[in-house]
Amino acid sequence: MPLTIATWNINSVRLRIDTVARFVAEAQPDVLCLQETKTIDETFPAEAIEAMGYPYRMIHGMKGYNGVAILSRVPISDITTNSWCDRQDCRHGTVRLAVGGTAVELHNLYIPAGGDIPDPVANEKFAHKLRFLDEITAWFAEAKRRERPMILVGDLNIAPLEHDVWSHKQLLGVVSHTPVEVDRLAQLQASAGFVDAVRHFVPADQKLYSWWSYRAKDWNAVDRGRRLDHIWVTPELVGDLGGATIHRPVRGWERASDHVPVVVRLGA
DNA sequence: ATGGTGGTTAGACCA
Repeated sequence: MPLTIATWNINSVRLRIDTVARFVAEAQPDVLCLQETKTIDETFPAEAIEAMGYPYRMIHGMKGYNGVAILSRVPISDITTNSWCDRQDCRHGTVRLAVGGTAVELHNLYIPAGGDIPDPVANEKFAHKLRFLDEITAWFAEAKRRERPMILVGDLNIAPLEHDVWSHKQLLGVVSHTPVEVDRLAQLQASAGFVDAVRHFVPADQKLYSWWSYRAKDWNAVDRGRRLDHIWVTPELVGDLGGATIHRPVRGWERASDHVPVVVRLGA
């Protein structure tokens, strides 16, 4: 029986709880993974999300910044969180759930954005982004991590392919699409043989975005987007992939997040 | 080359 998993950088779950409800009513994902929840766990709107039909949850937040959550209609277990680069900054939460009877580890990640200057010497935020990628890549590469199938979702803050950005040439020097980041992301992907579940369905020569800046006058007309939000699966799950959708119209909703939900269906 | 918008939270900081 099919399972749909959504990932969405919500940019404040408290401010946009009604937007979450609207998306849930429309897309009915079984599992909803959020980033940038921007709240401590005590003030996470858990009751509202339960009322939407999500009784199971992993929440891992802090005051004002970052924060990840996994909200599920299906039971989850083995809830864990990880911190990287010696910071308790709430960017990684993991749960176990069943996909077609098989136990799968689901990782929800919010990778650091990296600041404006793509130079780790001049810009500590960019150095942090690269270090974060190196640490999680080494961790995912450990053999014991690869004993069971995995799904990795989140705002990875990197658009890896030429057509994951509106202009490859103009963004080669812009944080999120620089060769050094793209190379690091490829290493992370290779660490456990992850397959890009969205590009599995959309050819690499088609433009595909999940984020549009707030600063554009008319995001839809200008369409200078980037694909920063991803869903990856390990090879055992590739045969179960049933479809992928990037919910672009959500960007046009009232008081939208700058990211839209990305959804993958697993199972017939 | 610059500044453009938004969220958190009360002056910056982050995206």
